[in-house]
Amino acid sequence: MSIRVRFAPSPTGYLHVGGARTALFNWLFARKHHGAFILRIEDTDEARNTEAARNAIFDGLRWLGIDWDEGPEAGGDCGPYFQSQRQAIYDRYLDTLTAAGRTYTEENGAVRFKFSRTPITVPDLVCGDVEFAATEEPDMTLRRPDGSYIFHFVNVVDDIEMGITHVFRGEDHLSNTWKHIDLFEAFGKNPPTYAHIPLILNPGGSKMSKRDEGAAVASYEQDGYLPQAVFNYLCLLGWTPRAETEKLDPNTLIQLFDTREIHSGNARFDAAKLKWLNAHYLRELSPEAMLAAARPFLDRAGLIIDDEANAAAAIYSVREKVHLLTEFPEWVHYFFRDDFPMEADCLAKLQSKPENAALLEAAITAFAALPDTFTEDQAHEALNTAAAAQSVKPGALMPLLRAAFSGQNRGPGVTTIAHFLGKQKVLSRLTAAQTLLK
RNA sequence: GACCCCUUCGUCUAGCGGUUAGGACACAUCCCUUUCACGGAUGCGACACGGGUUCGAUUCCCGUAGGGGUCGCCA
Repeated sequence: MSIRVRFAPSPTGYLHVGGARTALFNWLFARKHHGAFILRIEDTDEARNTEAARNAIFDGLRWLGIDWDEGPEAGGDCGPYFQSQRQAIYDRYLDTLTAAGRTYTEENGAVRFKFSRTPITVPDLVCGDVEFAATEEPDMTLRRPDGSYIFHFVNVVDDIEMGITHVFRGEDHLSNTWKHIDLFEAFGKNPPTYAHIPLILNPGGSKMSKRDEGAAVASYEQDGYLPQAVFNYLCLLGWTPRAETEKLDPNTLIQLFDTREIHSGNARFDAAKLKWLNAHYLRELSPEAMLAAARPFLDRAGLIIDDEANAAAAIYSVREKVHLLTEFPEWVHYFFRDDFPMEADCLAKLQSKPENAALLEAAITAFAALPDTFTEDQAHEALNTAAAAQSVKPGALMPLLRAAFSGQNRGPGVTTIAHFLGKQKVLSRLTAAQTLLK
């Protein structure tokens, strides 16, 4: 029998990071075993079923690179894949349950399921056999008075109808799974194989809620994370791939995925580690890809790009200093604008010694002698020339040039900056720096 | 309250009876670099507690404590 798994989110308006990780594990399992990954929208709650809420799910999954074989937009033989459109199927299933004498109707019209009230064991790939004593809970509601159905019922019916073989879901469902098994048995069906995966906790140690930073998948894009980093990091929460490194691409993750290695304890979300991973993924982008990724953030900072190639190269030059895409503007703004701020400690450096005036003057002379377009090597020669003229080491000149060029005391090498700036701006900025001297 | 899951450095974790308890992130120091980073090296730092079982427990069992979750006509 071929593997069939599903991710069955409810449209709540955003894709929760825990949901994304659940989708991820289902997806990895399906891909590993060449099975089918199905997306099913559990939108039985009419009020929440908005297009925006559905799109949040689709967008989030797509951003992460999780594709589905069956489901909305993908089609498939078991549709429709919106529970709101499957009423007739549920009615039919309810009839069989009623025919078997397993339901009863309340005065107000609600239909309840008669629990078998026997001990039920949940065999779980992660938690082992989890035993539940015969329940003393009230019988569970299957259908509301208005005819709409309850999660437990539709979830089980659809898993039967869609031929689901394995269910990876959050551990928060474990305590209810005996109800599902009770239903499967009432239908005369074998339940799927369950794997309840640990929850993702916030740094405080409780379940990630909407308010927690990083709870919404969409927020990662906003905050400057790369999807491949988030994808990778999410895999590390609740699972330890057997590999030399923790930085692993999707294909490798698929090969490595092994349910026996899934943890049973919850894990806290650690933004610092995600950031670290993100920095590594960022660095391996091509200059063009890096510019494309950074672009929205540069735009937002009001930086105008007129020379694509130069901009890409400039951004690439600070790749090892940036952890998040949001950090690019502060590292490269002076490449794109002349009215950049002069940081205080930078200004102090400029004004620190009386001989700085002569050093700047020598630099202007040396750079003025350069051709209109010059290489980084030529910039270096100009630097050496200026230093020699003043009988100082080139290193003594660097902080001054850096301050004049960028207004900050960090960044790429000064000759790199000079090269990207070009002769005109180099000279104008050195001249401007002279006016700041006292 | 009942039931379920869990418990190794601050965080994520390796460990599946005998280890100097390993790694990653974070942090600190040093090296590299006349910037900031990157990189390299070193350091800091953990088996929740109490009983068993055993020649020997981080590892197996029980209890306690702690954390998380579930008990809806939400999903």
